[in-house]
Amino acid sequence: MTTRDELLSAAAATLADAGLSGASARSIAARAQVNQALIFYHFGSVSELLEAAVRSSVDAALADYRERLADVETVSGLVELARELHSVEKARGNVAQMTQVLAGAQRDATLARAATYAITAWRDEVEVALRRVLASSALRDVVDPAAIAATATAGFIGLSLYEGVDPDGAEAALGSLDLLAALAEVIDGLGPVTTRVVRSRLRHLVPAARS
Amino acid sequence: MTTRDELLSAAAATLADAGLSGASARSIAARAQVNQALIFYHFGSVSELLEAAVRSSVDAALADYRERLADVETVSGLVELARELHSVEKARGNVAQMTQVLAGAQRDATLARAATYAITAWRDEVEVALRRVLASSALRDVVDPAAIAATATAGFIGLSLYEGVDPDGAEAALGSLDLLAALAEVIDGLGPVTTRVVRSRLRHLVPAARS
DNA sequence: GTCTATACATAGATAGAC
DNA sequence: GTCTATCTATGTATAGAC
Repeated sequence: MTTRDELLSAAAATLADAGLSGASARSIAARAQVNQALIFYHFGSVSELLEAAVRSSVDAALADYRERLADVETVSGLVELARELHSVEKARGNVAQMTQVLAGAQRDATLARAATYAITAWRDEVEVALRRVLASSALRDVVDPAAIAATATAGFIGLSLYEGVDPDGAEAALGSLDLLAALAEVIDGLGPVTTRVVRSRLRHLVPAARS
Repeated sequence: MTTRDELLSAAAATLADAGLSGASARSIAARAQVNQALIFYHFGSVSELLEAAVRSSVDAALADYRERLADVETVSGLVELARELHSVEKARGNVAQMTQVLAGAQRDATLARAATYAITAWRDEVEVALRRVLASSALRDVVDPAAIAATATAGFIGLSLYEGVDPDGAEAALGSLDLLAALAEVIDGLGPVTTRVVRSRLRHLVPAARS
């Protein structure tokens, strides 16, 4: 591995387990076992290093899940995959990385670029899968896949932060996603007459609903 | 206002608009127009000041909404109130305060106490309202109010962070909550036969569902 | 309770030798 | 590309006068 790569991986690891405030040039360089000045030589600033690190973490994680996501056929399959993704990516530290960058993005323009990249990359990927899965659902032209993808992404972030503070609550919250998936399946299985009723009433109640 | 109170309010404001990294003893004291050393005299450390500030923000906000929350009778009313709460509390800076503390809580034990306090206070309050609202719903013994309260709280946090990065997506996500509320209403209006079917199928699909 | 002054650690960043 | 050395700013925290 080149020094540049060592720094990228040390930055990701430091961000994940020491948080944003602990991700200083010195601590990252120490972990990478290289000289602190090299961060500025290779990346210009600490924020820019963190940005690059987050981008490559996101790219790697997305590459890992792209196939799996493409295979999902049902809403409950999607929830199941989300559950696995959450626990795996959490163990890898990618989740912590993300929450720290998101929080820092509110004030640091460079981190904000990283956060935007990460969020939109995941949102877009989820949207594609959702669009496919919902195509055969009774709710197909009532729900907006883009909106649901944004909701899911935001929820994922929220859950990750929430988990650090109320682990039992976080587990319970994940359980309520199963319920939501089940609800979607039950609605799909109600038969053509009821389905039409549900769809027309929903469209009446939420005029903004679109495809 | 006493110096102590000036510091509390300056800490809250600084945390909200300069973030955790910008909430130093010096910047908070400058905003409060008092001497920096007084933070340590009154609170012991910056983290402890932030903790106290967050606690009083939460108490104040909860007091503001307790009545309104008690008046809500429907799921869509709850979503509507959540929307208002989000925009009002965001304008007040309480939302930013919360997200910063949550992010910092992952590594700082004092901030973690503040975060736990805030999260559980809101979750409990939401749970009570949800329990009341859901009591008359067809889904009453299928959904767990505590789980939904945790989901809502986590989602609120997530949305707030997400909003800083993808404002349009955040608005769309809020829209999908309207859909969810509408769905609950439609299900409630389906008539006794269909309702029984939905309930039994849901319980079959999600054995973990309880009251 | 409040102020001045200051100790001390650590941050980001750069210059210049190698 | 990498290292040593260093500048400068800013952070937390304390001592002691008022």
